[in-house]
Amino acid sequence: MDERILSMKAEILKILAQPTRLKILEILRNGDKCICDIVPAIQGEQSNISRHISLMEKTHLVTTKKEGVRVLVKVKDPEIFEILDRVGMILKKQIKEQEKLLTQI
Amino acid sequence: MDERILSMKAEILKILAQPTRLKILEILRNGDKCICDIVPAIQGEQSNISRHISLMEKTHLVTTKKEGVRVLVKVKDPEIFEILDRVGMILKKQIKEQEKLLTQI
DNA sequence: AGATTATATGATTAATAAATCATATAAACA
DNA sequence: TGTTTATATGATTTATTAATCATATAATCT
Repeated sequence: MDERILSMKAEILKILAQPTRLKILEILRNGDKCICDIVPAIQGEQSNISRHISLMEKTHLVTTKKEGVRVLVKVKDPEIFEILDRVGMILKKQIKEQEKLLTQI
Repeated sequence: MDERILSMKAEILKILAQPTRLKILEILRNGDKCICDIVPAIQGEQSNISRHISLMEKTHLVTTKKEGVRVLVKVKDPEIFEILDRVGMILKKQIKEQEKLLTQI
């Protein structure tokens, strides 16, 4: 596969690979939210969350729309959630395997 | 969602989010390979590739088996490829959208 | 035993990223 | 107009990571 495609794939994955951003995305599962709701929901620094959202916007994972003073954030492609769900499935399998090992102590 | 689960999900994604590791995984799509075949296939430094593989092993994305002098590498859970394919789909959509914008110049 | 082949690892360098504080902008309202 | 509320951004610190070189280990073969 073309180097450049692999790099672009890696970049998309890199954006997903960060706990704070995952938190934000999980909140956006239940529909669009303004930043002012996201900040208290995940109990993070306002400036930090602002940066994470603008990063996700630059990389086209979310879109934003100004509504008065507020900024409404929307996940661009719900396919992202299917990726996150599959990662969850892998994690589940890994943990189950750990459990199996535990029974052999 | 639990903080710890989000962190673990992020860790799995972080392992995937690296071009060299993606290259290695793409090679492993066609079945198990020894490191000695992977190194020339992706034209990388032997030590670098060795490190990437041992990292993927530690995080349970691949398993390894010694066969004489060689080390055979195997993807543990093919679900990984479905994740990579979905990332590819998102990328495709993003590029198509860019193309649409181009027609409006 | 010595040479060859395959892989691993210590040490170093350079690059990138997350979080935080302080401050700036900008819309809405009293 | 001045104040409050929502968001953005510059500067800094700390941590993490990828790559590379040199070298070590370890299995196989002559």
